Amino acid sequence: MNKYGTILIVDDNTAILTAMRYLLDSTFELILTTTQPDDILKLMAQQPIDLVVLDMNFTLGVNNGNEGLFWLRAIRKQHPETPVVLLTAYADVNLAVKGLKNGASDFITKPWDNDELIHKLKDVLDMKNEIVSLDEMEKEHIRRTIDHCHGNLTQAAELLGITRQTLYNKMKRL
Amino acid sequence: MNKYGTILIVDDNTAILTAMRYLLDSTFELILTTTQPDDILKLMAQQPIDLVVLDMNFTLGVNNGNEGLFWLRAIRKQHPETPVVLLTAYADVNLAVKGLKNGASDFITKPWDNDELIHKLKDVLDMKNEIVSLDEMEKEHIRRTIDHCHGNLTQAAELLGITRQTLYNKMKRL
DNA sequence: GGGCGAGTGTCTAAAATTTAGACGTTCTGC
DNA sequence: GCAGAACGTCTAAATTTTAGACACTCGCCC
Repeated sequence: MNKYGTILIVDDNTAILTAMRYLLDSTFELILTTTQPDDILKLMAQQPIDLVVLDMNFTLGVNNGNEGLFWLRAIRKQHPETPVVLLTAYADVNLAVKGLKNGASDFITKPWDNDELIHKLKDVLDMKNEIVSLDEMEKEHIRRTIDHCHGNLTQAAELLGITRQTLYNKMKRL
Repeated sequence: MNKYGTILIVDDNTAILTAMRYLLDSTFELILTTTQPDDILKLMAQQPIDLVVLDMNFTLGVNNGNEGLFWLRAIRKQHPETPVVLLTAYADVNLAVKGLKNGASDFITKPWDNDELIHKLKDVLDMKNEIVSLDEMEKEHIRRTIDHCHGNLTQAAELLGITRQTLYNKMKRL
């Protein structure tokens, strides 16, 4: 099978890394692991990485997930298209919400269910392939904007940065 | 102040509704509440609603949040632009993730912190007002697509549904 | 009721963009 | 080292966008 490209797993616990490596061996072409979050950007610069699995807590005794969030943001800043799945031992809803709002693709809690983990990772990578045409994107954005302006086309056109006539045009076409 | 429009709060516990009403009185122009999720779409059809706060569990003893997810999807199907904030007593990360993936704007756990609750609701509504110009949206989508195609402009142009020359044009301009 | 500002729908002519197609060059995988 | 793919550039025709103008309809306030 080996169809899911390269995955990078970041966790300060080497036992976790080993377990992940064993579990995902048959699903990914190449598995990279590191205990050092500082390595992430370096590794990503060296080769294309399709998916990052990132632990949320690195500093022993500090478990608010801030360090994970920090690295999440760093990854997304450099590679906005690379999906990041967060991993944490602590079932903290607020942290999960923060993570997803910062662009994480999914959230997995330790201990994980093997099948569910693989399923989630596959889902994330399958999802990534949805690129829509510029027209569709435009149509959707226009619909949203008009809705936002409660149907006021003049205002919508201004927000969109186009003339009212152009908005009429596009509405007729799309 | 009263600048944050109409809010609809849905929870089967009337004590919660009363507390919310009291808490949010000075923040919203109009506060609607109901214990019946069936009423949601009816109320939303009758008047414009700017924000929905939705409890996740209605059937006593069933706490997997499925009912909340069901109504969340129903709301978003009819009113994709209306933000929905989920409310739950159970700090369930998986449920939060599911909720946010189904389009919820945020997630609040009971018992809540009053200031944090108001802050989150305001954030959600402030967020909604960010409409970007068509050009910016286009630029962003083009950047994403090119990234997705690993820099292959021919493929990116095809995915975007425009000619390669047009893509060059747009890249030069944006 | 009259005035008024805002939004609508429509039009024109000029300016700008997009298109299909072609061309030679460069990159890349095998 | 070759073939196919991608690149960068060009043209001329088709289409779209623009600014500006016009008459019309609302809702609102005096």
